[in-house]
Amino acid sequence: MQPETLNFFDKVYEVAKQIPYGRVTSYGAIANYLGASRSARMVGYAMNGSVSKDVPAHRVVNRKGLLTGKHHFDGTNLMQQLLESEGIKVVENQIQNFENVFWNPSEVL
DNA sequence: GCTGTGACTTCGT
DNA sequence: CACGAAGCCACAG
Repeated sequence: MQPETLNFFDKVYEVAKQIPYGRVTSYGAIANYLGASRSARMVGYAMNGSVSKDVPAHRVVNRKGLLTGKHHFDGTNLMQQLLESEGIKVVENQIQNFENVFWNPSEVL
């Protein structure tokens, strides 16, 4: 059995790519699904290559629904624009109705 | 091989 | 109830 550590990044991409339209998830949720609830930070770290993986990292936010990674997208309001483009209300980098748009990987996967 | 850092989470005051 | 600090795991240098 290969250590998940090697698949950790790949798994993060897999889950992130499976996020349905108009839905968002948290790093902890993905990490928890991968069995690495303690590595929530790594989830975002992996997202650094999300662009190369076609991963909608803009749909992934922290547990508070705050677009913490917005600064890593382009440095402006790109991430927020993308979320609003999907029907998600975002104010001050914070997702409104976060619980309403929250998507749990365990529910589908 | 060890140290540092990080798009987080959770406990504590 | 809100803010602050510590912890944890994994990758990069």
